[in-house]
Amino acid sequence: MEKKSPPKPTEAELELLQVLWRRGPSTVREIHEALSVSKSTGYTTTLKILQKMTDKGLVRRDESNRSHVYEALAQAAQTERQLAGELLRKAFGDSPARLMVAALDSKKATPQELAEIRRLLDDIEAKTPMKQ
Amino acid sequence: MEKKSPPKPTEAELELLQVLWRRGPSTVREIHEALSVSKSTGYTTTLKILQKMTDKGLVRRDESNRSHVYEALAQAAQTERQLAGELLRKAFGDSPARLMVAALDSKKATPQELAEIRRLLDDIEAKTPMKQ
DNA sequence: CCCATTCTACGACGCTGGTCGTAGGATGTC
DNA sequence: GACATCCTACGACCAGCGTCGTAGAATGGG
Repeated sequence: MEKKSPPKPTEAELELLQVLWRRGPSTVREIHEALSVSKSTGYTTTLKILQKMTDKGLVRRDESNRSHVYEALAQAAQTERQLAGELLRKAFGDSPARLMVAALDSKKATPQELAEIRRLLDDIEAKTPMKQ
Repeated sequence: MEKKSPPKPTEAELELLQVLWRRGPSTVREIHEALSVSKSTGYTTTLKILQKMTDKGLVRRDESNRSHVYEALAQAAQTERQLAGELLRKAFGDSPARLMVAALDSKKATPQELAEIRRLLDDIEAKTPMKQ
C-alpha cells in the first residue's frame, strides 16, 4: 500500500498538469509561456496555483535553483481515470455505455475513431475473460 | 432556432435534476424527501437551489398552489451530452477513445456493457456513412 | 558597486457554490 | 378565532477557486 490517492485537480490545475505531462519538469516561466498562447493570465497566478498544487501533492518541486523546477506527481492515466470515474458515477449511474452515448453524441467521431474504439474493446475483452 | 443553451448545472443542481427526471414535476418537499435518503441537507437548502435553478432556466415552477411545483426544463440527454462533451474537451483532447479507456479503466465493465457499447457503435456507423 | 530584472512569498479581493437561520405569510385544526 | 404547522423569501456565512498586486530576496550586466 504505497499508493496515495492524489486529490482531484481543479480545472486550472489540470491545465498546468497537462503542460507538465507534455513538457516534463519545467519552471514556472516555461509553464506560463506554454500556457499563454491559449490563456492570458498573470505570471503570479500560475505561480500561486503551482504552489497550491505542491501542497496538495499534485506536483513536486526542486528548489535547488533559484527558478524552482516543477514536476508532475499525479500521473496522466490515473488522473484521467479519476475524472472519468467521477463523471461516470455522478451523471451516468456508473454505466460506461451511457457515458459513451453522450460523448459520441456530443462530439461526432470520425470512422477512424470509431474503429479505434472497437480495437480498444477487443483489447479489453481479450484481457478480461481468461485472466491473462 | 428555438433551442436555448441551458447553463451547465452544478453538482448539487444535477442531483436535483436527476430526481426531477425520475419523478416528474414535484414539490420541494417531495424532492427533498427523495434526496434525504442519500443526503442529509436542510430543507431550505434544497429550496434555495431550486430557486437558483429557476433563475438559470434549468427548471420551471408552477406557483398556482402554495407548494410550488417544479419541473425540469433541462433535458437529461442534452445535459449528459453537455457534461460528457466538456470533460472530453478539457481532459481528453476531444478523443472519445481516450475517454472510454479511462472510463472502462475506472469502472470495470461487465461483458454485457462492453457488448452494449459495440451495439452503440453499430448504430452510429449504420447511420453515418450513407446518410440513411 | 549599483541598478534593472527576475524570482518567490504572501495577502487581498471578487465570485460562486453550498449551507443554514429566521422572518413572515398561508393553511388547517380544534 | 387562536395556535401550531408548513411554505416561501431573503440574507448571512464559509470555503474554495482564480485572479492579481506588491514586497523583498537573488541575480546579473554595466
